[in-house]
Amino acid sequence: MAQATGDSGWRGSQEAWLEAAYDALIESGVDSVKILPLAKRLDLSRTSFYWFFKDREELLAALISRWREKNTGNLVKRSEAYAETLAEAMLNVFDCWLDKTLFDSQFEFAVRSWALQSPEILAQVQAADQTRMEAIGRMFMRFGHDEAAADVRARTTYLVQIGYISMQSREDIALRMKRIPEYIAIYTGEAPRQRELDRFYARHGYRPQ
Amino acid sequence: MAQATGDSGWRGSQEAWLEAAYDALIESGVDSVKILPLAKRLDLSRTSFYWFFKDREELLAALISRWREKNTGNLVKRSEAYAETLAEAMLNVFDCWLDKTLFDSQFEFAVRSWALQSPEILAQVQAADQTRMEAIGRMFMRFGHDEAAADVRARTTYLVQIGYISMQSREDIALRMKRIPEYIAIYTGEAPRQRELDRFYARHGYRPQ
DNA sequence: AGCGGAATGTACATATGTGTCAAGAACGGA
DNA sequence: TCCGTTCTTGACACATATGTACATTCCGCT
Repeated sequence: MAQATGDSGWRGSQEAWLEAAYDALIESGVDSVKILPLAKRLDLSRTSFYWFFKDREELLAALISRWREKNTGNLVKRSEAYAETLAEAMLNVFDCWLDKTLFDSQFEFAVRSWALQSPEILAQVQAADQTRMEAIGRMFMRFGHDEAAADVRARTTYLVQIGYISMQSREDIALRMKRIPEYIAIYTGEAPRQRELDRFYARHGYRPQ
Repeated sequence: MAQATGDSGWRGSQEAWLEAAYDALIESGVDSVKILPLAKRLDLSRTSFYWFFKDREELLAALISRWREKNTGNLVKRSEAYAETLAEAMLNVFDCWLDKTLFDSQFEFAVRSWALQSPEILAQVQAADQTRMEAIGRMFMRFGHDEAAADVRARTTYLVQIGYISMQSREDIALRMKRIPEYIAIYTGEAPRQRELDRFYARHGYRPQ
């Protein structure tokens, strides 16, 4: 009756397989999420997999549902967080781009690549894009932009990030932080105040010099 | 002595295999670029492939070199084209986003996805990103922006487009055209003049109402 | 200690992919 | 027409993947 908890005892578990699948996915894409290699990594027999999952499809479904639950939810929440000014609101959204617990970029990229070979995944990605951009658009409208302007500004904000993810670059936090004020100015049309930036830097443990 | 020209005669050719590989790549990603399926599509024997290419690797190399030659070259050229104002220069770059002969978005996305599972491809994609962003950055500097501002504005311009590609959306030209003036305003900080827009619309056979 | 369900492993059947080789067909010029 | 070059193919050898059936081991509990 050990259930699916992290108890000791058996070597395998649904989570272990799922975790291995996640690792393979973000490292080399869906096509590398194969049972035989995962089994080797887990040092388990390949067929043991079938005790936890009906088949490979079920594993992939678990993977995609993990993605759906994580990335979209947090982004929508950050775009709705309290802010005095638009620049501050924008900085709230930027939390996602710097905090792996809020938004998993590698996961995001892997899922988008997956969409190329699966119409079902593509549909899910497109639904996520719409939900996210609409949430950011509402943020711009709260601060006085009309619908058309809010739409394009939301797209800009969101698409720059998706584009950034798609570059798969591994820049350090200091370099990325230096660009933040300029980005805020471009996206919102207004420069962030120093105390807004300071609050943002503090949240991310960054000390500018 | 027919060489590799488009002569009649034999059914297969290096181009035919490459074209089929290209189709497979943009439709479903690198992992679907497999000799057996391509052979079926071409209605040729699988092994006939090996007359034109040493192995699958050589085919993939041909594919990537095709991408390199097309997408980066045109983008750099458009960013260097003559313009009176920054807004006009920006519209020159936008030509790429609307004209398939200048920039192949599907190809671009497929190659970026491919980069997830191949360090060599990743290196090539990152080199292309840098070349392209630097070219756009120089454009901003020609119109008076300092290096830091030019860098972030170039990133914004370029990354929005890469992000857009990564959404794999199939919006019609009219909808995309409607957003253009707003994008120009955000990226450059200045609104495009009517006659600049008109020239741009005319280039792309678009008639606003 | 030993029972029973949870987890693992072995053997088998099958599918899909790569690449080599040598036999042969198709084409074009002398 | 016949001859060499260009292209095409089927047979073979091999690798890697999926999924099923059944036997076996492991663990916790009584």
